[in-house]
Amino acid sequence: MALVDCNNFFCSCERAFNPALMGKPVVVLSNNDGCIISRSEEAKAIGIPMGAPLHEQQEVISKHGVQVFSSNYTLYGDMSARVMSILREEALAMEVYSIDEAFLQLPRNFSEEHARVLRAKIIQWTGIPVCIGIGSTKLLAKLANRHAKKNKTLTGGVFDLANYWDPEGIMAETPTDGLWGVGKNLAVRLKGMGVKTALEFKQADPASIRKSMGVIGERLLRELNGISCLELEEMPPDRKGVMASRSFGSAVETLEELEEALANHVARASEKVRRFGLLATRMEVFLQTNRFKKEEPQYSRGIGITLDRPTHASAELMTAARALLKRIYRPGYRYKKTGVQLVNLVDEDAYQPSLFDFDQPKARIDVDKIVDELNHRLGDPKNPVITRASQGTDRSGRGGKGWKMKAERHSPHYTTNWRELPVAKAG
DNA sequence: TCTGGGGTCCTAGGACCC
DNA sequence: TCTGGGGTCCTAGGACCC
Repeated sequence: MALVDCNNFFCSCERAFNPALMGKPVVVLSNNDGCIISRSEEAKAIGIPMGAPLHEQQEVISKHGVQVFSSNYTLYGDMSARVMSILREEALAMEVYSIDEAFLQLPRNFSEEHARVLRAKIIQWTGIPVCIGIGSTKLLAKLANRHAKKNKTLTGGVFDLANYWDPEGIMAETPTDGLWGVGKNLAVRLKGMGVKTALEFKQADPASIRKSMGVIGERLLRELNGISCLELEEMPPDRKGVMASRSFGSAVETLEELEEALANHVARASEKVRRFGLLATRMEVFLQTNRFKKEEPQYSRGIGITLDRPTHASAELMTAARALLKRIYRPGYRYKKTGVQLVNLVDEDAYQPSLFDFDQPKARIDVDKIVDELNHRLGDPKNPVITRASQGTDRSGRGGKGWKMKAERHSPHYTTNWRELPVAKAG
């Protein structure tokens, strides 16, 4: 198994089309040109961190003459396709894992030398440098890739962990959060068990890993020991959901402005759903104020409905979205972001309207009103503690008797279940 | 003044059914 | 104080990934 990963992909794409950028520090920005999401080696070397807000780096950028680009996903998608088609020729099977990564099932006789030839071919044909890691499982291939990248001058961007004399030496140098699937939180949990490196993880007791990290932990443990638990997915499964959202350049306050933005998002999301040949059965709409401005009143709400019938028609979805937005919109806030999610997607061809699929108005309690009232009772209505509420129902259509409310995570009122609220009984 | 936008999987618990 | 046993469906939340 090999993991092939493009280096600094977005920056490399920009360079492939503008060789004058070679050797210069380059960064590519997120949507809205807010954050730095790709950095060339030169940009990393002068200390620009991943994900940094652009405005924090302005000084370094002008001082070093860093070349700054807005992202161009059409270009990146096109370059990605070129790289993938070269890889596909080498592999027995392949999983395109992301825009800049693929897992390859390799022929038995595929050696590190073959990998070097492949790497050179990709650079020559596309201008994109890649790293290749080889290992007996996906996790080990990822680990090999990490080593290849971290020691690029030594490895030349290619590393075969499966035929390396001291794989455990590599693991001993790798902190747990350097492993694919172990993030900050799991690393802390592992550290609590005295596990700090990949090697210690590999040798840990499966039962205690299972207990503290669930099946995810156990799978990682096995993969680390060369037992394959993560399948190669050649055919990407159908999409589970589609989201479209954007931050506003500067905050907006009126319902009209939010509606306009939302119309855009609904159009994009439904277009995506149509392209996949799917239908949405549920829609969720959310809005947020600027979470970075601690001094401003904060408000964040989300709301969803199960649609009357599965659809991907933007007009229909827009009507529903507008109604949802009205229910969560409160005047007097400076909104920074809104978005829509189409979820519980079903296959267009497989969908048959059911006999029971008729309009059946359900009695609905006005949860929104209650939320507002509660926020009022809980103190400062300018900073509501309850941000989301949903009424429980079941498939019999009778409707549930309770609902769940969500409060701001850091609020002292935070809880996920407010069954005992007297208002719930009042209905 | 400026702080991204997508996704996935797993688990827990509510609310109902027989 | 005790309070069945087996399900399903749905949502929220946590954790991860690029």
